[in-house]
Amino acid sequence: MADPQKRLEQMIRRLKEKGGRLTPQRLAMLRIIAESKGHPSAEQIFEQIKADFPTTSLATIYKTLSLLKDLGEVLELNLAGVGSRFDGNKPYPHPHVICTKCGQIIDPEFEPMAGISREIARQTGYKITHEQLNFFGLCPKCQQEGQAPE
Amino acid sequence: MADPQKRLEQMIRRLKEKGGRLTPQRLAMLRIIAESKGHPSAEQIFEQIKADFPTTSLATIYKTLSLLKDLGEVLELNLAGVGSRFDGNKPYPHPHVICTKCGQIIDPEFEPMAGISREIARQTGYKITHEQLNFFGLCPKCQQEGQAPE
DNA sequence: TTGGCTGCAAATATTTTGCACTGGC
DNA sequence: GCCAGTGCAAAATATTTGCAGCCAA
Repeated sequence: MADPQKRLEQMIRRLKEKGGRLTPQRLAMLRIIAESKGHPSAEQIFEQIKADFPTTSLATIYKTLSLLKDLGEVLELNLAGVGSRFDGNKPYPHPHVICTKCGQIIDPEFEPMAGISREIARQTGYKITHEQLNFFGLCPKCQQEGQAPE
Repeated sequence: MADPQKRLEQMIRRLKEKGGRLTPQRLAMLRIIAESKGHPSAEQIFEQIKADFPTTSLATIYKTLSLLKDLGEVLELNLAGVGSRFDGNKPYPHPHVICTKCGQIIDPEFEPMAGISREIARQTGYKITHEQLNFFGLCPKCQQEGQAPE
């Protein structure tokens, strides 16, 4: 888990490096992303921003997310059905475990990814740039609810 | 690689088992899916169907794909950017290698998936139902083109 | 015969784009 | 002051839904 304050500073640094401007909206957005423990959607970030900047538009959220993606400061997860989610804590590919009932997403421990990618690259001749490893299922809570209905 | 003829028969059997009807459009669609070596999109299936049934609508394609998904006879791949692709040859989760330039998708050899899922389930407490393992990068052909521009 | 299937159009959902105005640097 | 960023609306995508007529079983 990255330190939110450090992540925020890192993102601001990268933004300025690239000649980007730090508007109040962006600062609020970077804070939200740096502090988010989960994997928020554009819509969720939008809702949070509106608390401070009620006139903010979703388009701005998308534009800034796209910029941060290009800077390598957020990771976009394309999940079936639920649209895109964004991870500002670990902006590099890593596995995810997704509950198909409640939508909860957690990061499991799993190291061997790099080695596997190398093996796949060797086998296929592809030059692998990034990978995606998702596990879908029921989280412990949703399993219980399934067994003991109301 | 499954035998297209056998896959077709299997799909028809499952369809009838569930009380579904085998319309000419569906038969054509099942053929295309059973014979497809690649991972066609709904749009691509649509284009092929139109050769035999020019009045077919995309909605029908989507409805039938959804049905086949429920029957477990096709696998839907949710790929970033390119929309959904469908695999009728191996309708169970397996890894994919995707070229981010030309869109080519291939199936690499990779066995340990089941074991990894079990380990993740143990570690997280989730009940894993299916997984997704995608590698993105440049296929050999696109790598060459990148090195020697026109 | 009849209810599932088809095809058309309209509705949804999500993300992107165009553009005039604004404000960070 | 310049130009990147913002916000609004419209456009572009991708997929789903409603429904009247049709046809496979």
